[in-house]
Amino acid sequence: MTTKVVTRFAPSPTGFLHIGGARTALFNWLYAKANGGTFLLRIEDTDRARSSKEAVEAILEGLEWLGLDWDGEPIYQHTRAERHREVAGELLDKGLAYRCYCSPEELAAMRERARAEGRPPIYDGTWRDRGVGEAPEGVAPAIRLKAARDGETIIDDEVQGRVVFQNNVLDDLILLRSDGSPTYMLSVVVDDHDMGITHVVRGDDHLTNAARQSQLFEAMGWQRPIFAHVPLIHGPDGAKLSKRHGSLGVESYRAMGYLPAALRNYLVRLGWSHGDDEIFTTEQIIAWFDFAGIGRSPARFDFKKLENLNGHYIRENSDQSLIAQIKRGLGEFESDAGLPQSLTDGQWLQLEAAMPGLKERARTLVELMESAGYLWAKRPLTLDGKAAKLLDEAGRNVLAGVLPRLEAVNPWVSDELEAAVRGFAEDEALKLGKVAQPLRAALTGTTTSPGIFDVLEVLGREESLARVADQVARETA
RNA sequence: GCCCCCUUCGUCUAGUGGUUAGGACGCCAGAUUUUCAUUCUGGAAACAGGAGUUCGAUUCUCCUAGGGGGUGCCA
Repeated sequence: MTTKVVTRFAPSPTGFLHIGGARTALFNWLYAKANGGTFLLRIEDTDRARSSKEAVEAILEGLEWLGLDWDGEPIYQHTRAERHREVAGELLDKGLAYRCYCSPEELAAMRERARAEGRPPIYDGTWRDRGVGEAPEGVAPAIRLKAARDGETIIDDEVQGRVVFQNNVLDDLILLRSDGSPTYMLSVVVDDHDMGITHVVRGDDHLTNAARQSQLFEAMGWQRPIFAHVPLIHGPDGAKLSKRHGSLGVESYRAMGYLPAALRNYLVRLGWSHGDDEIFTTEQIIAWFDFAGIGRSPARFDFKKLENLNGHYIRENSDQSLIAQIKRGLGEFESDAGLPQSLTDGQWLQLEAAMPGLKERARTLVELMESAGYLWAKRPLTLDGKAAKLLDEAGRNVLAGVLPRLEAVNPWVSDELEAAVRGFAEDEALKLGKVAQPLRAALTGTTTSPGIFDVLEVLGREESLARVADQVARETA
């Protein structure tokens, strides 16, 4: 009985797509892909007050950017409220649910009492077996599931293993609020069933819910999906990931210059492993992903490792692909250096020409753009401290000496430029570095950059000579 | 309080009764080098603690400690 795999990602649109959600989505996507199944997207917006259109858009955009494409149209849970009420009604008719007239105050007192007596703080079933006749005047009831009080509910979880809950610690959960609106607990179960979800992959903060939902599935006589509760991602301090550390929206990672492929690789490796493998192509992840490889302990988010991985992916990417990704993100990149918001066609071409030297040195797209700053720096260049120090009188003398040699270079290409500069260094009995560093300072205003001959070539004859001349002229000024 | 889950280098992890406990990031040292990176070589670095079971436990069981999650008419 091999049924087709159907997974879903079901975020509630109360904020951006945070990194934990992204990983959950990734796992669902991977499992579906790995099994030739379907990956659905359901927006859990039953809490209308806390849901927003902006959040929905942020989530959709985040998934798209990460390359996690879903099948069909997203399903908005609030549009299915009628169906949810219908199921609650059915349960009521079958005697598997009942009306509860307790006030919030009574409920709070009930929990308080249980806690004080060391009992599980759950609803005590006050209205479980009372007739409608006893209902107080003018109080709208909530509808509760009549859950089993004895025995146990067992979840055979794909990652957590066999987890047993005693039914007496589980509530008679609320299906319909007193205003008639369906609760999350009812909605997920009905939707997962109606959508034909075969595998529910989500954070392990839902593990207890799985037991409750399991009872609901049972009450309706529906087959339960297979559960896989993956551990949450924690911050560097071991506590739950919050905005303080890494729990930013995925758009923040884009703004920091991370590549979707790198983030995917990092995220899948966080809590999941395939032997000693660290770097995977998307095809490999899909082929190798399984629940067995997911660990049961929470993992901490490590920016250092993400950066390293991202650097790897930047080096692996083609110049064209990097240009395309920079074009997409340029306006959103966050940098203290103040990156340009846009580039001219000519600058894009220069950037592409400089890309081989640039991508070797960057761990993020932002770093890459920061180090490309010399390309569009305006003459006369402002020198940073180290560069200024390098261009003391001695340094400027070297520049004055090498300038005529550069002027004589033709064609203006890296190899020819290197020959000219090396020739000058030899003639003057200088180590190459003694010439290259002042040149670098004059051409880029800094002491670090891609190979100096590449810099010269990319900058072009006119601009290069002018920048060097600027510094030489400073001597006499 | 009650329920559930977790615990191998700083971090992510491999390991499934017998290993010099492996890899990756980070860190340190060295090599290459026109700077910075890249690349390469080497190094330091871990089985939370205590009882069992066993000829033998990182691997199995129990307890303790620590961490996490849940405990809503939120999702």
